[in-house]
Amino acid sequence: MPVETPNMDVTTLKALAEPNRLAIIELLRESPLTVGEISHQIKLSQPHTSKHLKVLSDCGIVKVLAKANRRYYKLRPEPFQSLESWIKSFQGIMEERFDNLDRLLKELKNEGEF
Amino acid sequence: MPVETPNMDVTTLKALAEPNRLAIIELLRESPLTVGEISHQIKLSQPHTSKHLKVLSDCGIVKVLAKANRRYYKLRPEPFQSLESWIKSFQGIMEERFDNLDRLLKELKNEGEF
DNA sequence: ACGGTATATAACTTTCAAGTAATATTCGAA
DNA sequence: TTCGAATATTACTTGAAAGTTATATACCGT
Repeated sequence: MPVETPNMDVTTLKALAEPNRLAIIELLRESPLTVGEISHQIKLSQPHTSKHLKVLSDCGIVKVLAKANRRYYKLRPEPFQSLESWIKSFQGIMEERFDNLDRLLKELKNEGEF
Repeated sequence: MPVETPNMDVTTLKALAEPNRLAIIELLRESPLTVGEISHQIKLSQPHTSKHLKVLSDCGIVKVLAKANRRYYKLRPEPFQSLESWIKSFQGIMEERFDNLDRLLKELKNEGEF
């Protein structure tokens, strides 16, 4: 059977690929925070912050805990884990590829010279 | 001194966060390929393919090798490595955070009940 | 019940990247 | 030295996500 390669979810990558959201994620490393706290720290309007949090929430990067009229956002490990296993699936391949490229270049060189 | 946390390059994430480019990367796992081969396999126009390859090239995800009028594109390990070390920097934090959240919830509960 | 606070949502504008079409460049071969 | 193939680049159109403003909802304390 063919080797399983984890296929990475583009939605997760899209969510990560935005400076403000990345900043939010870095903030949430420390501890769960409310929208107001996040909004204040990264100097974004409250609606804007909520919008980014929704993107992060929709793809499972964060989860929310309601307490009174506050919402605590915290990181969820799952997306990070799948990203890690995807990235890891490239280990070993690069080096092998280097050999292959080496071979390829030699082939091409011969092709050119004979 | 404060603990060093690798700060992830948004440009790299942006480059990864697009389905066609992700497909190109998956293709290049196997071996270096020319623009024509890539273009054919993922059914994209040649200019479109070149454009995506430029994005990947600009952020160092691929490198190009010219041979005659062909360009061989291959993956470069560096961006994958830095992505991996960024992702790894989240390991251990999640679990600790869970404890913290647990504490936080208890605090909040007490706050509410007393 | 009322007022203030925290957050979400909807409607809108703006910005930027994806996608397309046409043209330029470079190379090998006849 | 011309021709076709491979690729890059430029100019353009389009669509989606970022950012903004205004409003709605829910909760607590009084």
